[in-house]
Parts: sequence; structure tokens; C-alpha cells
Amino acid sequence: MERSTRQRQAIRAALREANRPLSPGEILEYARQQVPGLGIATVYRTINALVEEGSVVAVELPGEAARYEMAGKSHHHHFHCTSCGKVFELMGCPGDLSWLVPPGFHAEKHEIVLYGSCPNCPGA
Amino acid sequence: MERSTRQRQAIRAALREANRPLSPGEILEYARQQVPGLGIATVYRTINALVEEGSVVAVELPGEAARYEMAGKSHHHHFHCTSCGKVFELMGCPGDLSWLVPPGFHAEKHEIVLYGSCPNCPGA
DNA sequence: ATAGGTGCAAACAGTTTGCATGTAT
DNA sequence: ATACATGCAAACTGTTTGCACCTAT
Repeated sequence: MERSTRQRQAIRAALREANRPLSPGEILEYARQQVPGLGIATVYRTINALVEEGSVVAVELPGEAARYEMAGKSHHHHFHCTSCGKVFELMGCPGDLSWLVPPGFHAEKHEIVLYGSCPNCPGA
Repeated sequence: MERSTRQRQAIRAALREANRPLSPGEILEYARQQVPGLGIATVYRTINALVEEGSVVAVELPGEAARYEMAGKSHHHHFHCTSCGKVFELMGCPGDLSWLVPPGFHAEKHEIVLYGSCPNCPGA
């Protein structure tokens, strides 16, 4: 991640300007508005590099392709609206969950996703 | 799911006898001990049918391929070993997490995955 | 000038499907 | 006997890699 290129600027801009986690395909679509010839391979290489350098984090939701968002947010989890499909950020965390694991296991991190309906979706 | 064949018996047995969720590849490996010529396509077709009829449930972990376990177990979560990649069942649950969601949201269910090392893997 | 970055296409891995053959009923 | 099930291979999707060309430094 040594040089600043048009494609990297476009990919960074897409992630910065979107207020939700984006999939590689969404990043490609967005960044192509700035750099028409942009290839999917460059998107993957760039987001992998950005993740590696720590400026972007992967948001991995069960059953869905990984999405990416800018790093620097505090520890948080996500809420997946089962009606409209949007993903929202949550602020709290239940804290240490290592008491859940049997002896011999060693818990290092956890992932929590809540499912339900968001304020915009009246469903139940 | 009308006929009882050797391959289906072997696939059911693998899922029944394993005390953890299995990936399609793991099911294939297991079931081939009974039915050597078993193909991966049959595994996929069978687990999809079993999920459809409700006797097996998919365990979808963030960023990972879906695993499968027998249905009918009580509410539980999973532990994913970051070293060997195997998935284990946990028996506890932090309980109601609806306090995590902001006003206007309605939480219906949650998914929790712990990551770390299992007893068989050196504590990476 | 030159090392690093890009685009294309091929390579891969996981999953699904088409089709001829096999088999439970 | 006959419809359903299986195995193989090809098709597909999402992600990674090899390589010649391009470009920020």
C-alpha cells in the first residue's frame, strides 16, 4: 500500500462515503463511477491490503458474503433486519463470554448478530 | 427423500454420530467410510433435502461455509477453532440480548460465535 | 528509471445441475 | 418395471494469482 492511485482513492472513497458495510461487488460498482476500467481483482487486492494495514475491517455475517467498513470504530456488533435486509451497528456488548466455553477451550474473540425488525419495518 | 439408500443412511449416520456441526466435505469424508464411491453431489443433494424436510439444520457461521447438524437440539451457540477450523457446540447462552438494540428495533433472535483454540490445538 | 500497481484471463474452491446409469420400491 | 437416486463432469459464483503493460514516485 505504498502508492496512491486513482483506483485506490476511488475504493477508499466508496468505503468512506457509504454509511454501511459494502461487499466487494458493491465497492466495484461504486468505484467504477470514478474509474470506469476498474477490475474486480484490484478491488480484492486493495481491500485485502486495507484490511491488512488495519484501516478497513471485514464484517462477516452468517450466510452472507463478507462486507467491509472503515476501521476505527469501537468494538460493536450488528443488527440484521430480516425484513429489509439492511445491517445496522449496535453499540453495546455483553462483555466477556469466555465462561461459555468448556475446559480446554480458549476463547479469544466473539461475533454477535441480532436479527429482527428495524424501525422502518413494521413487521412484527 | 422417498427412498432409503446406503448413501443416505451413511450421511444421516455421520450427522447423527458427530457431536458437532459438519461441513459438506466432512460429511463426505465420514460417509465414505461406509460408502466408498460416494460423491460430493449426493452429499449436497441429501443435506439440502434433509434441511428442507426439517430433520437437519444449517449452522451458518460468519465468513465460513455452512455446517449441518441434526435438528431438535435446544438453543445453543458454537465455538470455532481458528487453528484447526473445526466447529464445536457450546451449551450456555448469555440470555436475552434485546437490551443491545436501540429504541424502535425489535430483536427476535441472535447468533453468537466464539473464536479461539480447541483442546486439540496448541494455544496459538 | 524502476518498483509497485493494474487489467485481463486463467486458476481455484465450493456448490449446483444435466445426463446416462443404477437401484429401491 | 419404473420412477427416484447416484456418480461423473461440466457449469457457476466468488475469490485469488500469473503475467505483461502501465504509472506514481
